[in-house]
Amino acid sequence: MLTDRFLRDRRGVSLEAGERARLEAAISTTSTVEARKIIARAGEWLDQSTLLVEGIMSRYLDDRDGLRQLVAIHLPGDFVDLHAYPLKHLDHDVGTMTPATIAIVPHVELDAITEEMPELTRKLWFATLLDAAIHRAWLFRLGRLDAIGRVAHFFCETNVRLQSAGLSDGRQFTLGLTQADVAEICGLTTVHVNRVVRHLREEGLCTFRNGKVEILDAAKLARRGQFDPAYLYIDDPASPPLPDQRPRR
Amino acid sequence: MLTDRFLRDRRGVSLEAGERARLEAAISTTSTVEARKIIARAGEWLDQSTLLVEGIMSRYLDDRDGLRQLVAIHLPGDFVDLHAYPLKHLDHDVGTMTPATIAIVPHVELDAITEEMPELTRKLWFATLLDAAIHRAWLFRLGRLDAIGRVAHFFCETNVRLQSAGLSDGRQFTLGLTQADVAEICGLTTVHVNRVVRHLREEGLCTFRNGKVEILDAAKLARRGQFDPAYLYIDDPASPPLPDQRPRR
DNA sequence: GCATGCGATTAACCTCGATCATGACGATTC
DNA sequence: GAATCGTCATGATCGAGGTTAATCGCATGC
Repeated sequence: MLTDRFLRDRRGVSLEAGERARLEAAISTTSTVEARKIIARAGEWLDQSTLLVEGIMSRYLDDRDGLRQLVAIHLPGDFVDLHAYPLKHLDHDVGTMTPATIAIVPHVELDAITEEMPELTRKLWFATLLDAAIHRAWLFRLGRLDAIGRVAHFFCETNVRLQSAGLSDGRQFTLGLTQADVAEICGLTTVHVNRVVRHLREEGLCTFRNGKVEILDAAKLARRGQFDPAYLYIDDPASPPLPDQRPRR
Repeated sequence: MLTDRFLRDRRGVSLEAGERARLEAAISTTSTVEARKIIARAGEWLDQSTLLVEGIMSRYLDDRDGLRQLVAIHLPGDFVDLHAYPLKHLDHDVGTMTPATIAIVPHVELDAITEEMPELTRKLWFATLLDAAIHRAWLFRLGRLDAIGRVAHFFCETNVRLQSAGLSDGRQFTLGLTQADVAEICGLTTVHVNRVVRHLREEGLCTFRNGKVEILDAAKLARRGQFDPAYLYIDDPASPPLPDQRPRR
């Protein structure tokens, strides 16, 4: 199904069969989009949202000089601009990085879901908050890590996310991004990303060639990027147990 | 009312009287908290959320060395950790910056609201997505602006937000933050924040003394920080004295 | 009176990453 | 075949901002 990867293995909010069917029924059309195409522009009124089925998409802000800051990259299974449902206008552009397959969900369908299925509504809400949690990790990355740490953190994050989508074996994955894309994600120049990639390769942490990442030493890479996957809310029995179940104060 | 400032003057989602009353009724307790106190820790299970009535709060991530990256600051009227309702565990700490008055909303009350009032639910959802939009502006700030631009952008944003809460006249406001706090927000050192503040003062853009910001030239300040308030989704674009109101893209 | 402590300020030094430039390589298009 | 373009690679130079440390102003407390 088109929604198979949506909220897969997320802590406590994976969809019931009926919920998944309802969401699947909410899809109006499916289409393929070529690479580097804009799907929605900042400020535009939206009455539908986009579920990414295949390919890589991104959300970004442009500065005055046309330089671009990516604020999110999206992998198959992501509900790319579900937040447009409550917001109606976006504060950023949305576009494809690679050729992509997308499924369209009209907001009238989401109206119906929010009227009839509060539990599913909460799960959709959760999905948008997961994106916000990733925003926060990106803030940490830009605010507190140096160039090498930023790229290391990004590769770790993407590896875990792709793995939970069944698109990485944990050791290598194809991303289809260029060094310039990584620069726009990590707030660096392409020239410096190139040097960072070389450094990571020479230190035996990972390689990045032709849009393909190979992780050579996952532990070291995670340490270098101060990466802790808790913010991804993935349902992994191996992940560290959550502390302290009592209410605050 | 305690909820008076919540979603005030936000585009298309301000609360109806009945909705506000329902939210007000959902508050279980109110309390005051001293400055620099932690309200919720990362990873902790939460069954209630916090509405900020008075004072300044923040959300932040710590790095390995104890350095801190703020990911949000919250002003009166903000539903600080409403996202804990769907998420249940937070990926960051929540604390007060100044002495604060908070109202507690148990999640069981939010369960009832989501069952009975889909429209209000959508507005609560909107509120959490507004925080995400601010996260994105912060990503832009850290990724694409230099030190001076970051501080300028932060002051502009805070001015507009405080103004919509009725706590700034658009020219000056009291924030209660130190230069070290601004450093943790902008991904800089306190030493460099000090240099930036001096620069902004000498250029006649704004001053920052004893936690009080005075805006001397709003237009220049906004330009320097590439600040465009669209992402705050405020209802009346005319009221904040915002320069450089170029139509969005 | 003095001690203590926090925040703001400033100076000296140094490093990380930006900037500018150039070239190699492969994939197109003509 | 030549020409063009996108991506990757690498060197040289420079400046923004980090690091360290000392000083000052102003509270508060004894």
